[in-house]
Amino acid sequence: MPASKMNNSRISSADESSRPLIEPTAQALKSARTRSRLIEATIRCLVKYSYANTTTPKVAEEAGLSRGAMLHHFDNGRQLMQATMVELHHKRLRAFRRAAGTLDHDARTLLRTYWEQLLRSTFIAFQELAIASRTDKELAKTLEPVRKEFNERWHDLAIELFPEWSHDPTAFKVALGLTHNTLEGMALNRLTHGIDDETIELVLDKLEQVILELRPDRKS
Amino acid sequence: MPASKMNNSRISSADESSRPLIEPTAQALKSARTRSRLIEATIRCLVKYSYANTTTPKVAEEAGLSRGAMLHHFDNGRQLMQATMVELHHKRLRAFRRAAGTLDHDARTLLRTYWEQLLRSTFIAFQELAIASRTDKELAKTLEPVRKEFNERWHDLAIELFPEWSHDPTAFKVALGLTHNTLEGMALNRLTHGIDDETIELVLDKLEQVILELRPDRKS
DNA sequence: GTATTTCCAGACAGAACTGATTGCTTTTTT
DNA sequence: AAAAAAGCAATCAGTTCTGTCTGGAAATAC
Repeated sequence: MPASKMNNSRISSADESSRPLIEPTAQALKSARTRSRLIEATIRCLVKYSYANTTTPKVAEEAGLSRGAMLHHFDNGRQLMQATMVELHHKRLRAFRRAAGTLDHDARTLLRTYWEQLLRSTFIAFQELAIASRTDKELAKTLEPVRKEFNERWHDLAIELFPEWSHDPTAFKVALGLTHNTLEGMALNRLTHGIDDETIELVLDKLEQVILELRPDRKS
Repeated sequence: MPASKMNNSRISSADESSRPLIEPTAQALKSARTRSRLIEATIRCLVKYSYANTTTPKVAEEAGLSRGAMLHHFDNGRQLMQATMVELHHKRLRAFRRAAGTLDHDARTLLRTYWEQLLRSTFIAFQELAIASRTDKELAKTLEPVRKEFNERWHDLAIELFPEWSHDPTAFKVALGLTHNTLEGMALNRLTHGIDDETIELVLDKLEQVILELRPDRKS
């Protein structure tokens, strides 16, 4: 009888009621490592083959593991996709926080920083899953809280870097919405050759200018 | 020996070398009608099931036809998808032209008009195919000229409606790029609940304002 | 009017993916 | 050290897709 596969790695589980927390078993480590290998392989497959053509045999091969091992850690393909979505979310948050630490409180660099994130394969894989979520209810259930947390973290960080925005919540919402949607739209169109590099630069420059003009301290 | 399936409906073929052009045979009409039914069914399937879950049996069932009929008109599933992409392109162009005819030369209405197009299922289906084109070379080969023509038509119509833009090609490029990418990004994020209606309205308003400020006649 | 072509349906074989089951090896428990 | 559990591989059966092939009805050509 296998244990619950939703979270069988004790190393990161915080809900062990009958035991003390510290128990980094050797096997739990191995398990976590294998899970990670599978998730990373899934991400690579999403980028290489797209969501439509990512199958369990391909993921297993990409991970250098058997399909049996995969089904041991994830009850089915969908659970693997859901775990991958959560991992991609954390990747995006980590990259964002890391990059934000080096920012010099400049709106220009924040915008460019996010743009560079959107060029990475993490965004491609995430987007594949987001698109799939439109018609996959289970995936959508995983995406919803993830998307919520991402927006909240973004909001918090932006306010932290530029406290003056808190004086004008509406302008802030506009700036955030404009930034997110324009950059993500460009990133997606770029993937299917729907936009050229020159236009991208022009739009980025104009967008920076618009955001700067929206800042409350320039109005007062 | 079946005839060429790429274009077996003589009704719209212009390359009949051995015969006069006018030959709307009864059977050619029927054939064109069936092709259209299959393509329309494909579009509905793309919206309902996504590209990943759209299969030839589902399309045939949606069209109320047998799979045999489908394979008679399209050699394989990919050809059906390519034909569907072209049809979606024409749908978008038609809707655009139709809406443009009722415009009163106002940038605001042009922007809102395009936004309303992006809420339709035509855009959803087109986007599913565009995303799939990232990893499907054959689909990408079909998408490329389609995308090119769409952008050209957009460009031409916008210049026709607002000739003053032709004085400043760079500003025009910025306005077009900003509009396209922001609206399409919002439309996509909306499909996965990544943006709320209030934010959409705010961004649309701001975008209008930015576009208006970019107009050359305001600068002189 | 007969022959040929076209439209369409149904049956067919092959391939691929899915989750389940079995069994072996290694680790952990007691 | 024995027992239990976990990690992993390989095979299995079942489903579903894919494209092909055959045949019949309707239309067109001769």
